[in-house]
Amino acid sequence: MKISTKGRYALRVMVDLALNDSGEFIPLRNVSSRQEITVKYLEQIIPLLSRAGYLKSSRGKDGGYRLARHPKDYRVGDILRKVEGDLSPVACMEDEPNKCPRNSWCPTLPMWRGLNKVINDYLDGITLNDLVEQSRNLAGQDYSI
Amino acid sequence: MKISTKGRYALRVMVDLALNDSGEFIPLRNVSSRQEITVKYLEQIIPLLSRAGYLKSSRGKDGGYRLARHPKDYRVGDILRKVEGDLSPVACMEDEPNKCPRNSWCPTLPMWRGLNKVINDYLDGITLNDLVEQSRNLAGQDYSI
DNA sequence: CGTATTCCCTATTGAAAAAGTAGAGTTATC
DNA sequence: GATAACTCTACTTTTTCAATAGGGAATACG
Repeated sequence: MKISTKGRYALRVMVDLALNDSGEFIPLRNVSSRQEITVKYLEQIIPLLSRAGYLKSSRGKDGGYRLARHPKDYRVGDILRKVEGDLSPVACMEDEPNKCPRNSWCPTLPMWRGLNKVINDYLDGITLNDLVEQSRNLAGQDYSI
Repeated sequence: MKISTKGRYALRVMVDLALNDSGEFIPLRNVSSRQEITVKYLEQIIPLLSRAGYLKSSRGKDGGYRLARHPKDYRVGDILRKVEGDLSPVACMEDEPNKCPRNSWCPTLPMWRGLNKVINDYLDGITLNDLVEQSRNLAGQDYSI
């Protein structure tokens, strides 16, 4: 019952790119050192977001990544689904329509559907911008000590 | 991001024991054939619920398991936590207090806390009896076709 | 040009967790 | 004492996760 490092790292990267957005491309090397995640592992995660159109990328010198939209136009749920696959909490709900032979009379299925909904609704109700502001507020608290 | 078979099976077993409750002990063999889960695997899952006081057990002939309380006095969340361990959606929230070196300034931690809460609140808001009634309603629907 | 820098793609490895099996032991009943 | 059941622990197999590795392709710049 866990979101993997891919999902967690993807969000951290998106926040990092938002906080450090100057309009220029930001090389993975920089994200890597700030977030303490190897470039090699990031190279496996970030293209998933890039292919989805969530990031703009540029190769070669002065290349790197930047956000394709304003942070408020990303839902956390969307980002996670791109790197994690679906967010359903049970294997028996991955397929639509449901393939479980018990599905028509399973006493627990409606409950799983409900859980799936509260999870997805919650994550779709938070934007990348919410996380960025959270981050700015935390930084502010440190300064004001 | 998945509840394992242990959690899913545990709930099915609890519903099974509720539906077939006659006051007698029900041997695993019977649960096994109805639920199509091997006795050997059930022998690994059910004792977790038995030790927690959720089930009464008896050995020997005419032995087996039965519910220790009324179905409305079990919360789905409690049953799942007994067999799954904690239900937190990210590894960085398993320990209380939080052990992550970034926890004081992590921009995503509050969001994970919120997700943890909606998941646990949802599952603690459903009782075993809700699942049992669900099951009876589904059976009723079949009859009324 | 050509070289350095950067993203891009796929394969492989190692570790951990999940899923299930096996077998010996204990208790209760008849 | 034989049988039916739970109990406990160890083991095996499969799958997933996490990370590493290495070569390839594009871009800027001198």
